[in-house]
Amino acid sequence: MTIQYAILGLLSRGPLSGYDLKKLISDSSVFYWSGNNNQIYRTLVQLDQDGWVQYTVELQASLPAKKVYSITERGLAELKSWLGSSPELPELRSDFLIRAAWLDLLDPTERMALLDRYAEDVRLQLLMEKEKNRRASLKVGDHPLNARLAGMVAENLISFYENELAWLQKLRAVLMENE
Amino acid sequence: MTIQYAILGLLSRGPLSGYDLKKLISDSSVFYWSGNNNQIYRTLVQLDQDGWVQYTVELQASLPAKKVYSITERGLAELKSWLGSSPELPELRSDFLIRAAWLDLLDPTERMALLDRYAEDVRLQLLMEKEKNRRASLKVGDHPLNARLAGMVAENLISFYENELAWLQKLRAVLMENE
DNA sequence: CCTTTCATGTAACCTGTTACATGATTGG
DNA sequence: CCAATCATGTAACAGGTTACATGAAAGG
Repeated sequence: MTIQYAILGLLSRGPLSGYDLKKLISDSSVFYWSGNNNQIYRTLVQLDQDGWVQYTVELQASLPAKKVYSITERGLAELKSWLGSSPELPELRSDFLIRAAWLDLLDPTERMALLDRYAEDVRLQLLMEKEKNRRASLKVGDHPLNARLAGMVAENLISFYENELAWLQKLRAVLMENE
Repeated sequence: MTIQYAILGLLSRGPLSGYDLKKLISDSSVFYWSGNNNQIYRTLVQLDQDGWVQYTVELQASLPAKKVYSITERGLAELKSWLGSSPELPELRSDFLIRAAWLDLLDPTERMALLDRYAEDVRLQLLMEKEKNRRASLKVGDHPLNARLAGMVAENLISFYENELAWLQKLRAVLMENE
């Protein structure tokens, strides 16, 4: 997976500036990149060279000029062809899971404290995802397929964190037995 | 999270060679790195310089000599101190989730085929994780905390894939409504 | 007054990947 | 005979991160 297709996807919904893309990517957990300038502006230059996007410069009074990018027909074709290709398996990068394997090295109070701190962070993240989803779903009145899909994407993340919390409950039980 | 602590953790269970570490890391889904030589051998050199590990060279008849690394007291202290520090939130890198957002661009049969192909891959991965876990749990007779923790780590991965499959069922239903 | 928002871009760096290099032994 | 296992290591590159640079306007 490369960030190019994420950008093409976002542009398939409508024209956006690099600045807009940066915000969308860094605010979303689905687009797992940091959303840093370097990567986004460089990718846009590259996409433009490939003929997958084009841009117009919009001059604004008192605000800096912006480049508004839109997807080209070739870009849309490329996006669709990528969509149809084989998806990779999801990758889980869990710092806590690696720690969990050596938790027996800590004393009982310390490891329980660690678990609680982590569970709290996950709970908070879950709340944030739910809130983001609530706000986003308010915007759409009727529910065309793409809005329902956006909802399903959010639901995936939400269930991911809920699943993690359920697992933490089990882990807690295991640790309690060994206190 | 850096690979150093994963290596320290593995060495905390007993001495291992770079080759052993490479295999353990590439075979496990928890250690999400590729387990390539470059990273592992370099990290070991660095850990040795830091005084967190030490090694002895074991000469073998007809097989190449190997460096057997073990964790030092300072290394163990470092590992424990890392364990006690704040864990990062888990990071989910889902290629399919990004595709899912633009699935309305494909025609109904194509998007259903994509979903099925992906679901099949996830199902297979789930089976592999279960099998790995079954084999690993056979090895241990009694169940000290570290074995139970290893079981819980495996369970986390398994529930992750099961959760994904459940979500795919829901997505399937949504797509059926729009066929 | 200081921070945030808008808006673009570059330099330096770090991490991690693939591929290359060597070479004997064992198993199908 | 070919592939895999054992065992170490390096070179080249791709991908992604942090931090720097500029500069006006609006808001607390």
